[in-house]
Amino acid sequence: MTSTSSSTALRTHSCGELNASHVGSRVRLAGWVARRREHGDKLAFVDLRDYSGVMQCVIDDGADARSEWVVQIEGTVTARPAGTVNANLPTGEVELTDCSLTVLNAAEPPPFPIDQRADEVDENIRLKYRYLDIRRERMQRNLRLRANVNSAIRAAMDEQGFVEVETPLLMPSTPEGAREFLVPSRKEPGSFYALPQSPQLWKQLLMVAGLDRYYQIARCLRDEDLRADRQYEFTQLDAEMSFVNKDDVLDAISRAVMAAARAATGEAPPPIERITWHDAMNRFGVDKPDLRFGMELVELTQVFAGTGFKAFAAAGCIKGLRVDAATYPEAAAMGRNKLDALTDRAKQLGAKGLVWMKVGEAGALDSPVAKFLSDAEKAALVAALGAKAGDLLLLVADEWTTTCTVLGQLRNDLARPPVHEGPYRYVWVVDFPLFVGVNPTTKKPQPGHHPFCHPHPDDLAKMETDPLNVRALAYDLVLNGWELGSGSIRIHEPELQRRVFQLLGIDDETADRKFGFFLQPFKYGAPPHGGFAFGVDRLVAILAGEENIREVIAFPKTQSGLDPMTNAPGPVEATQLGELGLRTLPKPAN
RNA sequence: GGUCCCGUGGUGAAGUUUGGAGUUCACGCCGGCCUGUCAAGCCGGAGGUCGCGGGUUCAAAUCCCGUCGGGACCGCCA
Repeated sequence: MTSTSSSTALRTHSCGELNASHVGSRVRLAGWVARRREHGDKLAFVDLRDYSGVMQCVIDDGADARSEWVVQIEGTVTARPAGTVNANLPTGEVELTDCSLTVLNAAEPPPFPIDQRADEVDENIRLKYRYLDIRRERMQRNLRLRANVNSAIRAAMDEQGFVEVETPLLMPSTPEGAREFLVPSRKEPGSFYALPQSPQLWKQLLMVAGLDRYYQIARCLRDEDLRADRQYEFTQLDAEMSFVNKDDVLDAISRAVMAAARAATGEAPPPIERITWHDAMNRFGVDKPDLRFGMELVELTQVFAGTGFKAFAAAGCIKGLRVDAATYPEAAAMGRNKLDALTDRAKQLGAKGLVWMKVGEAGALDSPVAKFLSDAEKAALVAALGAKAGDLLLLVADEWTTTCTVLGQLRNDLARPPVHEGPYRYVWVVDFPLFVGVNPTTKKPQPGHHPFCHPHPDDLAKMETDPLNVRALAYDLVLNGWELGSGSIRIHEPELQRRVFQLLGIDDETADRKFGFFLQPFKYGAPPHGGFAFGVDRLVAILAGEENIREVIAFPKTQSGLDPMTNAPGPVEATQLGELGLRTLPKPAN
């Protein structure tokens, strides 16, 4: 018998590696019975499946081996008789003949078919029997793709001189930002560790420590509500570099992303383009624009300057979308019910309302508000949007942020293609604002990213006078409308850090209490540094063509944070609680 | 905390709008037949607390209320 890298004590080959070049070889395979086709006592076909694929075995003596039984089959690789080649199977030119079959383990029938049909099975059942779900080709492909991406990322980071460092999972609670998972201390009852939302603090300390370049494929934990692109636990490529500017960081991370993309798809994407945050908001209405399709927001404020229509006259910013009838016939032809639903959606997103107009022949506009607009306004509107007969126009009038975000969301709702369609459009969104909005209670500006982001050097002068228009040296990486990750150049000067804290309303004493262990080291010579982190789950999901990250995570939680397989979370023994100095409260009555 | 959709033999669906016997289809399962199939084919069979609880009704998978579970989204995710 020949042997290969997949050979073990129980097999000489994997199922999927056999082809015409092996004809004549005596081989031994081990795997699961994917399917059995019986033709009487003297002939049966058993499709044997392992991680690598499926091999048809011809059984002459009617051995009993049913679905998902674990068996070992020894046989001779034989070219299939003329007319019986299966072109749909990579191994379809050959089959195993003169077989002897050994049952290694019988099995109960699986609750769902271990093939493509399980894509239709309720996800809860797939998760309850995840070990069976992962036997399927789709999950095998996704998990292996993920492993390849991880390994390409490691290689790219290693090559650039980044040092992989593991940072603690048990750390002090830092109540800013995402809600944390807490871990009670046994030795200090009443005290708690927190699990890291990200290794942010540790990696900056590693820069102070002179490590120069750090990375980690790190698990992060956030106790926030789950979504298609969010799990309690997720994985980031986390990196930090010393003595760098923004371009150094973007370049280093780009190399890792390119390497990951190449590992997944076989080809490197073109250089990642850049857009400023302000342009992204203006043109696409989101800070994570999907560049795979057009339908950009059109500025209309000037068109309605001095209008008699009250809803428009009072607004600081008016923008519109043109739903092109040729490209999106269904959306453009929307009926009254759907337009009402769209208006509700706009209101849910924060708009006061949504103005829709249907374009008729010769620029005629059919709309509940048409009677409030002058002919000149209508003509200017049609011209600005380039509207043609059959198009649907959607207008929002509000302050700038609301106008942009509402239309941006509607643009996505109406026209965004499925994640697996079209090209990969990576984009760096740069020049994020340092502060976003004002805390309603403290009246102080709120950090857009985190309070350690370096302000843009050109905007330092207006930090106190015009804080909301100060840019940060902060940037996001976006792929096909998904935020993959973000980063920034950090503040390394204690004086500037104090200035930012003051703007946020954090005095020296509070800063010391909350971030002391983090700020103290910066007094001992912190190098200029910056870094980045991007979500591996999201990147792999998109590269795998999956709409949600659960499909690229071996054992994910449901939207309510449960694991249908292990039934976690669950109650614990009273003695365990006692050791930790904990007592549970009764559930609130309804 | 909120909005919307879903829950029917092991699996997927139809039935719910307009209440009338657990009815139907496909896959799977069990048995039989079958020597070239490949999601094999043919014949037969078994398998159900219609998520759960309450209400309305002579009668509820179907209508009403509540609840649990799943999904998408808003809030949240510095």
